[in-house]
Amino acid sequence: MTKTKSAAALPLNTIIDGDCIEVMNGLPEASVDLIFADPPYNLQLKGDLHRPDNSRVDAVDDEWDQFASFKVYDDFTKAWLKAARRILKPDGAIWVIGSYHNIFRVGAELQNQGYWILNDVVWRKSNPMPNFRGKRFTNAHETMIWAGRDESSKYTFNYEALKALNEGIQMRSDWVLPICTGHERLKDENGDKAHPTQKPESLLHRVLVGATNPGDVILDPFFGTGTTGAVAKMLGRDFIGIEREAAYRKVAEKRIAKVRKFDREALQVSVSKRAEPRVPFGQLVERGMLRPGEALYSPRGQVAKVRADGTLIGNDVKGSIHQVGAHLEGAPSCNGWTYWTFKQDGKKVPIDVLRQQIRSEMTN
Amino acid sequence: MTKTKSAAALPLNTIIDGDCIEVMNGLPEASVDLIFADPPYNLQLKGDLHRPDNSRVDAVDDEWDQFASFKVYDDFTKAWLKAARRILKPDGAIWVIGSYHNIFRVGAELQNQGYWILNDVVWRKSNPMPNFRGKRFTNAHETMIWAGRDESSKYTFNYEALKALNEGIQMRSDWVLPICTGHERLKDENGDKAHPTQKPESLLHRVLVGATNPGDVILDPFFGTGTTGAVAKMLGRDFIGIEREAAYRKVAEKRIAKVRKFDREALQVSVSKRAEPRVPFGQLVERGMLRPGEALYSPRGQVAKVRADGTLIGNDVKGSIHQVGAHLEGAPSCNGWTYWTFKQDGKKVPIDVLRQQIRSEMTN
DNA sequence: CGGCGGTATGAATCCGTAA
DNA sequence: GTTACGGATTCATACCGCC
Repeated sequence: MTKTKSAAALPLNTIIDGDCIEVMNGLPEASVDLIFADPPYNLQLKGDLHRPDNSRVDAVDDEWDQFASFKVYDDFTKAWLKAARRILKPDGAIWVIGSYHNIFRVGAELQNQGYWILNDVVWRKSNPMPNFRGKRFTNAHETMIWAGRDESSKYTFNYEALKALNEGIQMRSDWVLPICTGHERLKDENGDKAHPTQKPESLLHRVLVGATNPGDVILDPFFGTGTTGAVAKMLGRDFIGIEREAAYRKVAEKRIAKVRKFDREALQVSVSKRAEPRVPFGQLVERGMLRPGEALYSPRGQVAKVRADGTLIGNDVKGSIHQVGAHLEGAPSCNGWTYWTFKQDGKKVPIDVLRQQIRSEMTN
Repeated sequence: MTKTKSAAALPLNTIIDGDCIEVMNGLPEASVDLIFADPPYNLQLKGDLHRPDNSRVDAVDDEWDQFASFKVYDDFTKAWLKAARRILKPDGAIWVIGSYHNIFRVGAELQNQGYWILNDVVWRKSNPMPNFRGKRFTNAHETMIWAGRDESSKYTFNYEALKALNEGIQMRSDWVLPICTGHERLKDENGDKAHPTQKPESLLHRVLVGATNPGDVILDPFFGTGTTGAVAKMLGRDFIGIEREAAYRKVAEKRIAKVRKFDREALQVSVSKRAEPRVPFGQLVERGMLRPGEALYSPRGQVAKVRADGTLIGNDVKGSIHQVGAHLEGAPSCNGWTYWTFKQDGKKVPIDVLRQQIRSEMTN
């Protein structure tokens, strides 16, 4: 089977009924850009938990969350992570969220299978449930692991977009976001919460903006009430959900149907210079923006002359704009575009201005 | 508090030369109240890394952090965790700190050996090193795992002390503290950092106030430059350090010997006029800006003493800085921040000056 | 003495493409 | 596969020297 054929055959934007391991094993290999997984937590709660006023806490005690032992949980973890890795594209990545009950086992198995951890990201809850018994710290965070399929995976990371989300400061590995409450929290027919561990859309928004591009395929093997699908749809990504509980699928279907995709312009995010087209310095000479023999100036006033082939010649060294700059600074590397200036109407102007002119012509 | 025979034989308040596994195996079983461990992280760094200004990052490339494979690291982890568990008292507990490189393997092995995880605690660094290449999130936190020796261990948890340290709010599982820099950062004869990964005393302060009582025995198998020992001594706990590097032992000995000499220069302030997040008074204590036992002065010259949990004790009353101030004034309320002063170089300085210093670090 | 600007540095798995 | 090289990339804080 060819990759294109199978990729076209992906059940996009649907929720598949079944066990996630079996379903993933039935999907074509190397076909998914990102996996977001919120696996069962193996909470091992001993009996019921009560608040000081004796009201019962609605703990995570569903049948699917009971595992006899670490062994059973590890086998389960191995199996679904292996199935997930097979369907990931070579440059694909995975996010897994968990708590101290399960995240260490998940993280170790990720490493064992050859996934390459990129960050652990802490979701710091601004409004966590207190520890009612006063015997431990308020459990105020959960941990997400972000990992590439391989060490060599060229994973997607929208650095500039995340930086913009954070008011111009590089995004950190700890995210402060409130838990899912209020009208965002889905209810069943009885008015009870539809799912015990519904994640906030703000969390998925940050994950998907940061780690995917519009049109990417995102698979969620533990779809639940479909937060991943809802946010993927909003953001113009395709999703594949897998969920074996009919009640959750039903809620998710209804939820996602109501979601509207953001406008195309709203989906545009800041891009880094790295993603812009490369302009050889020689083009500036070819186009006559700089003439052979013209002088360029370093920040410290040193002079180099432009040669016809787009190299520079300084006092005792010649080479590219980067090489000569690095040599003058005694530095391992140098960005010649921002290092050198030329004289225009008597004022010194960075040569990067000329590159921007060419780039703006290219995108017209 | 009487000590058992085996505890009496312990080499208290000394730094033992040797491999931590062998040394621990030579100690009597069930004799230690708490273990704090900062094991090698197995960073697996490849080439050099440069900042955008071309300066080179001083990497952690020490011999002691080199492991050939996950298998080798896991064997090491198994061995020291096993030795640690044997010497823990039945109600003892362990803290282990790590990063995503190693913490998942440590956590899984803790669970495998029967330790019972109580919380994972995230140290959110207020001033982490950025991600210089813009390829990942700022690595802004480290993870600590707190676990009892057994599921049944009646571990020590000073809930009220921690709550007091946090100005009456239950302490959360995420702690914001700055990394160890400035005068607290120990230097060698050449003026270089004595240890590449020295932990801040504020971190150990919170761990030891929360998880031990005065007179408890705290063992640190990877003692390094002895932060655990220094804070233990400050807080009236006994410590046992194990360290195989002579250079680290030497620095640690010297450091701990003069622990009571409080470095007043840490009080130098730089007032910021930015946003004003809530700062618990306890942080001033944790961070060494005010010492437990230090005197605070009311406007009328009355004296109250600072306690390790961030409360004050006056002649006949104890409580928060606000409560004690209100009591002295016979007033319904009192702003302790502007009410109390401490002595710096013989002059009375409002404690609010210290709060401003912390705020300038928090608003990032 | 204070403010200001320049410099140093911290547990880091830190590039992408063309030849 | 490997090599070569263009060129993109940083935040909080401490300290020092200079007005």
